[in-house]
Amino acid sequence: MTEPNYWLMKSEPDAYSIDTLKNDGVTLWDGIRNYQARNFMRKMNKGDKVFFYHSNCKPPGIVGLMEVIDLNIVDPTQFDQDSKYFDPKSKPDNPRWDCVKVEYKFKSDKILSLPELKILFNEDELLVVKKGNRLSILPVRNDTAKILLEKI
DNA sequence: GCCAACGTTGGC
DNA sequence: GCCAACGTTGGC
Repeated sequence: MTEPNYWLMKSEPDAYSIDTLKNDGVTLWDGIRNYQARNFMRKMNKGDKVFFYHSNCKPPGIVGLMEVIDLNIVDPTQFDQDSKYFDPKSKPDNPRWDCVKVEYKFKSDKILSLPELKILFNEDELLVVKKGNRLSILPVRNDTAKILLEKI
């Protein structure tokens, strides 16, 4: 039995919130249009745990946990002309974007806000507290994750 | 709403 | 391959 890896994925609650995921149970994490973020998804394994982070809201912070249950899924929105994530440069025989499927685990009783995260961790311990970091998918160090799991 | 910090695009 | 211009993210 191998240890899971830990990640953090951001979503604006107006676009897709922890409550929406709680209701859906399972969702495709599609619409990722950044190569670094995509490459992190490609490193994921089934069973990995993902901290759900609400961004661009008051306050931003970690609001719950999910689990990776499926890998390497072609992102359907890249071929959907009506989607805001439509990518005319991506061809069906060579898709540019893929995604993972995640499952709802739990919602935190209260948000672990960015100001609190900045008190608990420095930017080496938790990348999301780094100023100017805009990546929507980030790895989380194992030792950091263990502490986080006790706090959410 | 402002703006710093990035990532991407495209001319050269 | 450089880099200016532009677009986006996201905290504040």
